[in-house]
Amino acid sequence: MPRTLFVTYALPYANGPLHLGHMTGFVQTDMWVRFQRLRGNTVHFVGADDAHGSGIMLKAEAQGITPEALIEQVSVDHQADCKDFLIDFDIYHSTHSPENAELSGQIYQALDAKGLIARRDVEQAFDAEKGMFLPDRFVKGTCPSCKTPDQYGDSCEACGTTYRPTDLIDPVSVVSGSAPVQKNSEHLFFALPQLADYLQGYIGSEAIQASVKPKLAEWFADGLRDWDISRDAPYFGFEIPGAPGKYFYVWVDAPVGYMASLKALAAQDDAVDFDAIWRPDSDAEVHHFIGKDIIYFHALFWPAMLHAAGFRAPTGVHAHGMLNINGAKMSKSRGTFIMARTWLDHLPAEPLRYYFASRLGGSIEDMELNLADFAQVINADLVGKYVNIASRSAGFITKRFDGALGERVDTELLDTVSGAANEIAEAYEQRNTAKAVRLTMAAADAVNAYIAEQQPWVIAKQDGSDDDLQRVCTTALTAFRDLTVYLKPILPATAAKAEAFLNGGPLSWADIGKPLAGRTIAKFKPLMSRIEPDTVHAMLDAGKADTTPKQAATKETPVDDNTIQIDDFSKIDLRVARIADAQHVEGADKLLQLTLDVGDLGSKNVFAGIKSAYAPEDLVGKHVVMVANLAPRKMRFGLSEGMVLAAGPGGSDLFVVSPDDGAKPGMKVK
RNA sequence: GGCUAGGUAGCUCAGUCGGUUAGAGCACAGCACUCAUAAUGCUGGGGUCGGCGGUUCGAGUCCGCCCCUAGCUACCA
Repeated sequence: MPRTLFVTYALPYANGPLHLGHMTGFVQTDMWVRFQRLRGNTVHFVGADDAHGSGIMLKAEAQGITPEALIEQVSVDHQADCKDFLIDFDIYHSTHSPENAELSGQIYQALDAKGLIARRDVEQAFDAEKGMFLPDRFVKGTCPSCKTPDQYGDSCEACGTTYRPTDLIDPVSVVSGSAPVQKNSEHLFFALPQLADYLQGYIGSEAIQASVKPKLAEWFADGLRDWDISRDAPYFGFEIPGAPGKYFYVWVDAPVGYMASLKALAAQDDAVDFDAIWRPDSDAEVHHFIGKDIIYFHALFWPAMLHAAGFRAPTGVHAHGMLNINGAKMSKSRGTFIMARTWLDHLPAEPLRYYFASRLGGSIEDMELNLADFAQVINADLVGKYVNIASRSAGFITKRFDGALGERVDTELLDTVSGAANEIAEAYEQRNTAKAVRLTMAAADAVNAYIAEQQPWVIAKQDGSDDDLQRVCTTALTAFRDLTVYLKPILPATAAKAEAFLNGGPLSWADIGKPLAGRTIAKFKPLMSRIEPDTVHAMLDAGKADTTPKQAATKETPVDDNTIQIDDFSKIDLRVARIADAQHVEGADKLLQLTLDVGDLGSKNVFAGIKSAYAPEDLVGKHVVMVANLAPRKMRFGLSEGMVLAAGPGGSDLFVVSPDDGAKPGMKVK
């Protein structure tokens, strides 16, 4: 009996382009969806942008456009990226939609009616100049504990201390640059603890992966807390019904966006029955694929909201791990932050889909994308093994039999290949595509070994052995057909080419093991190209160029000598500075305090260890070279905001570096 | 700091309920083949299963401690 499944992948935030990390999840979800469809199940697969929140509001403002204009453009880009990665959505929607406003309000009112909404004051950082409350991440300042400058308002990256935004030394709103104040405001809360019993059952159920249950149990044991679901205006989102000036926190309407997108789909497709899928006793399935970083929202808040509001909970929440590239986290500074579009500009989507498939085991472990390994595996598995089976068999059939396949086949080999179907299907069902790929390639190996053993090229030279030649090649191509079905969820475009070659229409799982007798195949054309290492390198280089030129070199840069790349050098912001003032420092043996005029960058206070070589009065008016972007350092006598370059071994042999005449304060040295 | 998940061959990963000599693919070496996109087949080298201790007739697997990596968390989740 065919199943009905509603499948989603986490909605990407509409403040920027998709990167390869997003694509792991999109591809994993898409492969599962395509597998289910191949099996004859009905699948509604929706995507949407997560389009609300402070991040988007402020990003739009920074660009001088409206949030609506920003999310519109981002949506276009996201959809193009997904389309080119062969993600087969039924609809790509947005959380900024009428359906979502309605459903979010409806769910909220249901919770409120059940007494699950609490109201109380929250004290929060407030930007008085801008007239808005600030999320912690929008306040920066110096850590009150270890004095590291330029830290976010929630915790210090250097020492790990947590604090309130206004605890920072010299806190600054990144929105206006003004100093934030603490201010009270009433917030609305979802009373999660009241659903503790329900959630305990839910996180123990089949819906949750075994490896995330301990984590959830731990969160659960720590005690559930009320969840703050409101934000004050100005906020780009939905105003909360009955609460003027209060808006839904973006994480409220984001998951509701799954439902809203389905509703939008139902409006344009009569076959989609929204209510049948979401009623509490529904026998349809709801599956959310997500990254492991957002498990909390999907495994606790979301099921609780749904249950309390009278809807069914998700059948499964499937989390995947994060993507590492060449042994490191995806990182802008390492040049391993690769946008989906950068990949597509250089390489096809399918090889990456296959690589992801071969590494995704359905667990929350992180995944390695090793680009050298990538090219080798694709060339070996797909071109050398899979495609090669058709390539080496088709010629004989075309030349000697005018494309006609024969009646006779070697059933032993075909039974081996088709016999793997159930195990492969189970692997797909469990989202263990790595296993599905392993089993498929083992079958491909068997086919290649069969061809080597049968030696059709020898048979072809023997008179009167046409039947045998046709038998061997028909057997190989029948096996190729089965392999194509196995790979179809991963390689839809290649499968389509193979279907054209096999000349029998679209393949489904039910075709596995069927004879091809009497079929006339088309002339074989290469189904896939090999991946050249140069192309991969070009893609990586382009990825580095996408990030700012100030970023560091890659991990591959030799570290056993002190050669640096141009990128490393360009990180250092060297400037010409005029010494506006120089003073002895009370109590310091080696330091002079310099006040530097750095032109556009203003005035900088720098402590320099040059007292042994220079008298302050000789320095004033001199032009020197300074490192302008050196992290400020708290020293015993004050904050030093840079470093003046000097040569020499020390003592009286110390020579400050000066530019030639004509250089002006603030000029960049490069 | 607490917690969770990991650590198996050069690389990426399997390894079921504790059971014989720990596996695969890629990479590497040799041989064979020449149908195939320099593809394929066969053979081979390569491991202190992070470390130490314990339970057991027997530990990659179970227990304890430690080291390393990643993630979550540390009074707005």
